[in-house]
Amino acid sequence: MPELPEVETTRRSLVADFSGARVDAVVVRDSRLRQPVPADLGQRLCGQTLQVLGRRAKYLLLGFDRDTLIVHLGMSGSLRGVAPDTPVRKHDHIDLVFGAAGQVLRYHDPRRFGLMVWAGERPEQHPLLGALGLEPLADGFTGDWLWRATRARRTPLKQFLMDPGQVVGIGNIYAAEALFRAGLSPLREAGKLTRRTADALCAAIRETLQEALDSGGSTLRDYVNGSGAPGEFQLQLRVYGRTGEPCLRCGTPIRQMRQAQRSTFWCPRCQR
DNA sequence: ACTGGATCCTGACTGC
DNA sequence: TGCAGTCAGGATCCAG
Repeated sequence: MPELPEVETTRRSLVADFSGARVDAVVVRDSRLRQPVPADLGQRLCGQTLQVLGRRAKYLLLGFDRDTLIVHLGMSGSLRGVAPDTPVRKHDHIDLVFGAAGQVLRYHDPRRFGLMVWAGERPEQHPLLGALGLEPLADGFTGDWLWRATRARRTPLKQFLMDPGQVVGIGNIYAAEALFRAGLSPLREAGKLTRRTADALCAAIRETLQEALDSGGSTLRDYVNGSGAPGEFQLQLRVYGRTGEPCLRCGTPIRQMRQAQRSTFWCPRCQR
């Protein structure tokens, strides 16, 4: 479900209510996520105060006094603050109860592709975080970097963009949107990017993600931020999910195909 | 090393 | 109504 804009929107919407708050209780209703939820989650977390609510790639990093918790929302996860008396819905797997704040941080994830694990002593060296690529909204992500990173790569551009070992945070929606904006075919061999086109693609990625962030992310089915509000960027999607509809630039019907087990949407005329 | 395919899981939707 | 098939914001593991 959530790509960088959704995860970052979630993070921002939780900061005010939860940073500086102390955990008083933890409820794990189902520990079967991508990896099992640590058995000592409650025992270790109770009494600790949330100091930092950070993000790396699509991972949320909850920095407590002595421990950092890594949370990933997978395809269908959401993390939101709710009042303590909020009825538990199906797939509400975990509650972190912040008593003094009068709030519960509730993790919901129907497909259970998400994750909640300890980061360990050196979070940046955790296996999940250690091999991650560049943050696309950070300064290091430039056309020059993109051009160099793609040299000799035969993989299609879209798959390169979705590889978290290269660039993080770009999922199926934003890869499609960025390639449309840059006028590049998702099938183009990554290694055939020209230096100039790499600049255009880099700019398109940044613009797409920033605009999505400004709109609070995209809600296609069930994404909500930490306050329970949906995103609005789905209203501004230019190709994703528009199969058969006219291209907004040239009117050619948008096509859909399958690429690495994922749907790809593109304009066969505008994107080369 | 790089690349593509299969896989984890539940729910919504389609077509018969 | 039921049932089978397909698809969904992700990432990892495996074989070639």
